[in-house]
Amino acid sequence: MDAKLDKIEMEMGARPYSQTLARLREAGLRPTRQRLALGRLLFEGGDQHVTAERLHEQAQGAGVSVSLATVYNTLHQFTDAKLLREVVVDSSRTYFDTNVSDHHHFFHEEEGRLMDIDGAKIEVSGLPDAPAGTGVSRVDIVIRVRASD
Amino acid sequence: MDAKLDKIEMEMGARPYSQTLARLREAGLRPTRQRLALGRLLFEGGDQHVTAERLHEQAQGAGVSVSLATVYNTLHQFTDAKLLREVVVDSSRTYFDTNVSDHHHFFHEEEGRLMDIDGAKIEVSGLPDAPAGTGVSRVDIVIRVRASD
DNA sequence: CATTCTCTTTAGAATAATTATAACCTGTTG
DNA sequence: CAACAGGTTATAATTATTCTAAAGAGAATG
Repeated sequence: MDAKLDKIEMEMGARPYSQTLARLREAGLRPTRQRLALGRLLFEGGDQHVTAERLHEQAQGAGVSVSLATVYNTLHQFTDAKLLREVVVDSSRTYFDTNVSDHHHFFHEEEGRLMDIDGAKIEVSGLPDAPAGTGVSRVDIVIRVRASD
Repeated sequence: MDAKLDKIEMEMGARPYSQTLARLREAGLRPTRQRLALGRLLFEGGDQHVTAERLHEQAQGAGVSVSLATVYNTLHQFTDAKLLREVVVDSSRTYFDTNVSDHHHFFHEEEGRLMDIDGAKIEVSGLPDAPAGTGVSRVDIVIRVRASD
């Protein structure tokens, strides 16, 4: 039974419990109940894009009681630790992306949904140098789409 | 004296009063005192990136009394009329860009400052097609920079 | 011009997302 | 297992933005 679950987890791209624990340790974050619970929701369900509100609901739904303040704290701590990446596409909410590898996004403006675009496939040429005294911290490409029917 | 002022305006890339009026008419917006005042601040000072708060201050500074609500209303109306473009780079404020031609941005994360990058110089290859049922409304490239010293 | 009608502006209330505060809990370490 | 540093929480506070209802001002008409 356990082997079967593991297999399903593998296929889903999920990682076993211990992985979330290890991630926290590596980041120097104490593995508290709520960080473990949120980490599991975030990292063991494949790549996803969440808002604080949504993650909070997910946690409640999973029977884990975490305050919204803690969800915000945790999302920021995870972001600082490079376990998450903040995506800015909408000025009214903040999205956090569990995919921290080099990639870009489609953003469905009407539904507020994000989709990843593999960064390796994209090539940008003609970019000017960063202004004097500054260095590039990141290049974000957002392709905004809307229903065409 | 007037000729001299006109010359200075030309050199600054500014447009004479009548142009702002014409823009409003074209957009089907009544040329009210506050729309004209805001339009002049926006369109007669060369390309710029403003927040509602900042434009409001500029107006006050110029001796024009406009409520903040009107600044927001006007910025959105101008955006709908394609006289402005909304730039999403910071999840805490909204920037409006008076440059509505094809271009991208440098964003100084620490200072919250935007700089234009001519769109003609940039070439992006390898972009996948928009998801089924959707069409691309815009491609935004934001190069985030920070002090490197 | 006076009238009227519709669109605008405005002050202030309301909302929504996020952050700060201060008291209370809980891992961890000795 | 005692004690402390760090974490969590409810709640208040903040900030940017939008809404509301009432008062004001362009535009068209007689």
